[in-house]
Amino acid sequence: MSAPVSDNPLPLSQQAIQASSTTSAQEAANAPYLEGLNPQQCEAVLTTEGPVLMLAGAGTGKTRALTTRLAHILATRKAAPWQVLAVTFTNKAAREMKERLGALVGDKVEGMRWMGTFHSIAGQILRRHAELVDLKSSFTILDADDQVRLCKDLVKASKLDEKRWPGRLLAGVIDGWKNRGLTPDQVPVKEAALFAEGRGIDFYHQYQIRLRELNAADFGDLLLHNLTIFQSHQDVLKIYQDRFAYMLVDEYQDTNVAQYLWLRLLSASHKNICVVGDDDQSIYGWRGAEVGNILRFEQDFPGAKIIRLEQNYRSTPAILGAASGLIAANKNRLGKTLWTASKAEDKVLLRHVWDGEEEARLVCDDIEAAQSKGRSLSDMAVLVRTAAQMRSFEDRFNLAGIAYQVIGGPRFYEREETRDALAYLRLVRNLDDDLAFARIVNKPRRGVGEKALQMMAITARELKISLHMAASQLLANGAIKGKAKNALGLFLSQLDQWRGQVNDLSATEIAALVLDDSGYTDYWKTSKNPQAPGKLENLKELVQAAGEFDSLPAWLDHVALVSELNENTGDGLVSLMTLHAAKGLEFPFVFLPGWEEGLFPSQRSLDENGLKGLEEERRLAYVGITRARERCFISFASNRLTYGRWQASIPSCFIDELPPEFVDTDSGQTPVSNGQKTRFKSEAFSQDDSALHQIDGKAERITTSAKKSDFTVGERVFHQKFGMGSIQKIDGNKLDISFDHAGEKRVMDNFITRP
DNA sequence: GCGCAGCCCATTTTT
DNA sequence: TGGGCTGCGC
Repeated sequence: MSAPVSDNPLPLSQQAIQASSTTSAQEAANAPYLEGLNPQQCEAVLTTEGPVLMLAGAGTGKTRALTTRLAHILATRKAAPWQVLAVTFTNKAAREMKERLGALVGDKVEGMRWMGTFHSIAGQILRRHAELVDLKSSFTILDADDQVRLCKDLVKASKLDEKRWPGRLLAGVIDGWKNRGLTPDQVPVKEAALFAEGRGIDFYHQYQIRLRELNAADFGDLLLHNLTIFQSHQDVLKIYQDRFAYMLVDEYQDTNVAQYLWLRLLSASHKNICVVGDDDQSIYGWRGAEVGNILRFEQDFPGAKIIRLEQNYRSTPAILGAASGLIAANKNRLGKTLWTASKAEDKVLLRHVWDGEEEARLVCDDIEAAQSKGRSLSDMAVLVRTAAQMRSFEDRFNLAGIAYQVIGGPRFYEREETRDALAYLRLVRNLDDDLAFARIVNKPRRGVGEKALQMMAITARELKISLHMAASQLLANGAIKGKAKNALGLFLSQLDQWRGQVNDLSATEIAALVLDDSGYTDYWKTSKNPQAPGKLENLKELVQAAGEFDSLPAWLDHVALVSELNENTGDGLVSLMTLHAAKGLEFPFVFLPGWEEGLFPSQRSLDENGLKGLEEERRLAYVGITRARERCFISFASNRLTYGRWQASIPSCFIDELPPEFVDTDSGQTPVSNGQKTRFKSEAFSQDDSALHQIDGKAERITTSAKKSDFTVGERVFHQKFGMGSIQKIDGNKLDISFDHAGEKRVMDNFITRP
């Protein structure tokens, strides 16, 4: 792997403009918005006609190219703002695009009706044609939590074993099918038979029936119903095909099959679709994202032009070199060569530590050292593979008095109190929202328990009416008695009362009124839960947030598709987050702990997805390294506490893949190799290894970069954490030891001593 | 209907 | 190791 760093001669941007096939290139050539763009970015802006794949490596000025492209389309009047479709995955990305485009084109950005997330745009389209899939346009959007509840109910109703088929699992299965664009009739029969005691398709059917009864759609449905409508109503499809003269898709490597089909249908008429992405940063395969979409773009969209953005404006040569060397080990990629004009000389620092505690301590030392040189804490981030790794860092930060923030984590709109409050308001808007009704009818406790609710559910199902209506009937005919009767009666009349005021009050006023009147606020005020004060605070924030919307329905619609209230990322704080949460961010100093086999790459990923899983983990590592601007610190520990148990660990295979010329090790040694292939479950590695050992006779399989250990098989040795044991096998500098009390472990030889 | 003890399990989480 | 869920006893 040669260094991806070069002194590219910079061709004049004029060259790119001439190369561009656009007719208006001439007039645009002097456009002020093109100033400062590199030739490839210019090309990406000016190549407006036909399918374009903008392969934008990390830190190559993608957003700039993409917003300028939109500005160019508007400025040259190729299309009106409402004829341009611009899709992103996150609200944050949509917001950013809107802001930056606004800076270029001013008020015109307000006319960009079709700029937003896949889900919000598909949701808007679905509201207009809801009746074509038997929904009312007022349908509610269910989130992940609602889906699971619904599945749980269905599991019970279908008399399935709840242990064997947890609602969460089946909800995930259905989600997966929807991600692949499959309606119940389209799911492969054999595949579906693997679930719900062979009744997978039936279960999916039932689930969809329930959604229709509730007049609801889940996230997956927003896209899937669009597909159904487009495929069976050519006239409707044509409206949108004609409208979207230009299409722009961000983070294309993260699209799933449903989104891909949706884009294909919509772009079929004008064919001016520009997708932007980086196959090397596809890290959401487990959520249905298909790297294949971006890899196949040229075949899928004939005549497609590929434009590579390869000049990196973010990182140092060593950071880019390390990342490029690592990702080169992936087979399935389009390939690109990042380069930078930076001359910085610091290398990536690789550190071998004893355990997670030492790792956290050393990271803190580095942070403090940087701080004392005048760096802000907000210049630094610790990126971990799993949330469980955060604890040791939080402990250490607290001990050292380092201010930090955890990015990601439980989202505002997914919190219990938020969801309860929203359930009240959903019910006020729509009495037939059964999920909302069931959620809060007894919260706070009113004495309407399981039994009463069950009675309502049975009645509702028999008469095909909503829970709310069933409740009034059961009250009227005296089936519900005593305490439950009074409580339920009061609750229903309160609901009527609130509904009467909806039109006279603002969303904020309604929210405050409902939460106070219902006793929900008091419920938390009197709660002994230590988190209660925080929850009350959140409720306040929620009520305030409603103030930005004209009406209750407008607010609820917004909330359904947004997970964050507002990101209040603090200044002067170290950021701690998962690698997934770090995508799209950058920091001068990045710490990447826990590079150990099993942890990163995650064993589970390997077991479940084999080579594909390994490649996705590698992309995750690539994302991690490329977040760094100046310094990147990678570390691995010999021992890690997992599930309350000490585990010996060996360095991640990714460490071997870092080109040595870009890496410094703290000990000044060549990075140690794990000396063997990453283990897949199917390879039954332990048996394999011992067989090999016996055939070899000598247990000294020497690996390329590891020095030979000077221990011998059978020798009695001591390990600080596991105690005494005897060496079973030697593999480079890794020893398989049978400990007297801790069982078989594989450990690094430098942590082993002779007794 | 409520609270608690024991049990099971354990990645990543844009909408 | 510890959080979330279930089943049991009051």
